[in-house]
Amino acid sequence: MKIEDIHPLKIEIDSFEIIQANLRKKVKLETSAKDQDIKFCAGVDVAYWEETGVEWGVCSIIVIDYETRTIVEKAVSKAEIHVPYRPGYLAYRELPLVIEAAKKLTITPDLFIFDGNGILHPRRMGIATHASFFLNKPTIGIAKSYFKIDGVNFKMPKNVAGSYKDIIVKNEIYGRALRTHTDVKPIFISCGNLIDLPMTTEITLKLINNESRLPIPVRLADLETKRLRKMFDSTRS
DNA sequence: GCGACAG
DNA sequence: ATCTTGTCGC
Repeated sequence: MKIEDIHPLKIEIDSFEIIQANLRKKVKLETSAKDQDIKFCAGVDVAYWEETGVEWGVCSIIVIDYETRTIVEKAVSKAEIHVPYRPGYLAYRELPLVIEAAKKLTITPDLFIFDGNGILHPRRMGIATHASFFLNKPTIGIAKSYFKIDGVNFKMPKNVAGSYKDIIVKNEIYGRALRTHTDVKPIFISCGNLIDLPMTTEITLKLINNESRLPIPVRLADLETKRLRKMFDSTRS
């Protein structure tokens, strides 16, 4: 699939929903990526700002060595944003920017971790899940706040690093409220695609350091994206 | 009209 | 997401 087929500027929102409904059938979580298969792991994030009435967005992808946790590559994309944010349609807004940055990578990551949900989503098609069909790689979704689905609320995990509570929708585990540090609010993890929930949980926890509740690649992408915004936004002090 | 609302 | 100061704590 090509980004041209889904670019928000070229399709309508209902076409987007149809595309997602078709992609959803192809999601594979059983044939999961394994920990030992991962050499390079990428974190993805997007930041926004406004300049003379125009909204801009910058996406950064940070690739690290899974074992040594050192940065091996960075990629960036920047563009005017004309699609408004709508809960449940984040991919419609930021996927084009993500794909553009991903195309610039010379290293092929074995896993992409997103700032946003995977199948923990009303249509089981959060940005991490949707993105995997362009990246053709396993993806994980990490949300900093809970996106409520079908009236299902999450339960607080015990206040111990590593503890979690499953988020169950229609008899299926969609994701987990995961505590990555004691005394720190949980994050909300879910499978994107091509990976199962136990491995998603294991990898997420393995990529946590004491600087953030978010896994290292996502944290680094978040820092980079804000640094770039400061650099590009001429109206910023 | 009111509430909900990933980023 | 972004707008924003100080402040409490390790």
